[in-house]
Amino acid sequence: MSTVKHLPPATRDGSASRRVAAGIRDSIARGEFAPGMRLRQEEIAERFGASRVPVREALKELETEGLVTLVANAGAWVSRLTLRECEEVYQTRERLEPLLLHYSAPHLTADTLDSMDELARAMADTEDVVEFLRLDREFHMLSYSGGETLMLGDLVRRLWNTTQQYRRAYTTLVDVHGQRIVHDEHRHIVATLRDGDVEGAAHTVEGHIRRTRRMLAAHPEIFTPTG
Amino acid sequence: MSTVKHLPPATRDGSASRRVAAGIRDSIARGEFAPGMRLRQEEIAERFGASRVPVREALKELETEGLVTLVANAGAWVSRLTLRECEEVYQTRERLEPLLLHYSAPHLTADTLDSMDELARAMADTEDVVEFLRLDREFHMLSYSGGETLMLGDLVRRLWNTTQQYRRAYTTLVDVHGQRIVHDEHRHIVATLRDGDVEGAAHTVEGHIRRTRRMLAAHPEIFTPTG
DNA sequence: GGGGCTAAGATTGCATCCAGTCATCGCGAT
DNA sequence: ATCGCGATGACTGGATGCAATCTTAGCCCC
Repeated sequence: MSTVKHLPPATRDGSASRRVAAGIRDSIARGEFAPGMRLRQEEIAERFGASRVPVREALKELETEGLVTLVANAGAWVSRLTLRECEEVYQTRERLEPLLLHYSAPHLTADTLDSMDELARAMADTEDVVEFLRLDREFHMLSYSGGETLMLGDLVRRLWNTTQQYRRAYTTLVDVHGQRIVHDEHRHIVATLRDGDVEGAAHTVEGHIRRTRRMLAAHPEIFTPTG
Repeated sequence: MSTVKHLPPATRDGSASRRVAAGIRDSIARGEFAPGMRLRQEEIAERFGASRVPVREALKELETEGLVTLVANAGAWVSRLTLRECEEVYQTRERLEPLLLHYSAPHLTADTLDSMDELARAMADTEDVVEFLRLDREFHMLSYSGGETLMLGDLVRRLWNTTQQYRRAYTTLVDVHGQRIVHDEHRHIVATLRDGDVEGAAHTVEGHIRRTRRMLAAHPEIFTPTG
């Protein structure tokens, strides 16, 4: 086959594997790769202009992250979560994100807090679901950006990743309006952080996540295989 | 080269990669592969009777777990933790293990609780550090064995893995005696679980981990590169 | 008509091989 | 003598090829 693949002469950044992993991660987050969808190595390889070896390494990485389910000699599938499993992830977040905030908060600058305010405002204005989710994620990640942690930051990011698809399904379902309480909570988080009340902010974050978990649980139809 | 490598005719169990990962994990846990030690792909490959490809997949997996640090085009090293980073892991455990216990406790049988009691007693009797650590781990893992979780169980196991080496260094240092409080706490955990007081047991576990974290912090010399 | 078996095709898993990158050592210049 | 620089060697990252396995489609039998 004419796999010309005129790669920039020798782009050996030594990270085709990382690039593929990031690409798959992104495709799953955007819903392009839906839960339960089978991932064939050759397809992925072609899509990202690589051979199957780095693809396999990427899949291994994503499996450990929980995004992909691997079965020996059979193949890889995008992980599908039950409602119960999704609640487990949210409960885990309820415990970890307040802790992460404790690491981060002391190092947040006034500028960062301003940016968070701006994101909160932009969220209230947007009508687009995808944009809403993007801003929401950026808001929270920004609040954690001060913490230089070994694994806690990555861990929380992974938990967000595994549930991203269901968050989108939910948000699409309930519409971005009637989410006034989300904006209030976001503003409250920024306010308490400005006051230096880390404990209060952490408490609000915990409640924020718990409330979202309960909202999700009220819509179990999101988790029934679309068939 | 005479790489005869007379493998059992055709052992395609489809899991050389898993076997290698498990092997490395174990070698690190046993201290055979010490923190900071470089891991050369070819050596590992030969050691486990495989080629470099499954070794690379295994290393990727272990990197995601936090046990190994990979640098592009350079190599792999056994991850080394600072005291601060080790405390982060312990703080994470303080938040997650009580939650995991909530998942597990309702499904623990009387037999399992008896086994835990037995393990606690055996710990009090042993003089051997390695045996002490093995029993301790088994005690706690048994207490979590009732929970059928998606990721929480694996997560906790990984956190134990990344700190195993430092736990051993500490235990070797302070000796297994004078650990009376550990045994008391273990017995208290089993007792509260028998009473069906999950919240109480979870609280004790949290305190148990926090106390251990503080004990570790009192011995920063464990974390100075042995040189 | 439905369930189980069989054979061909598709797909994964691994070993070998090659290209690119990094580290180390020796040499020459200042 | 020390520092900078270039070459050699070792190692990693990636591509291709082959054997083993799984999936699937078709057929037979019930």
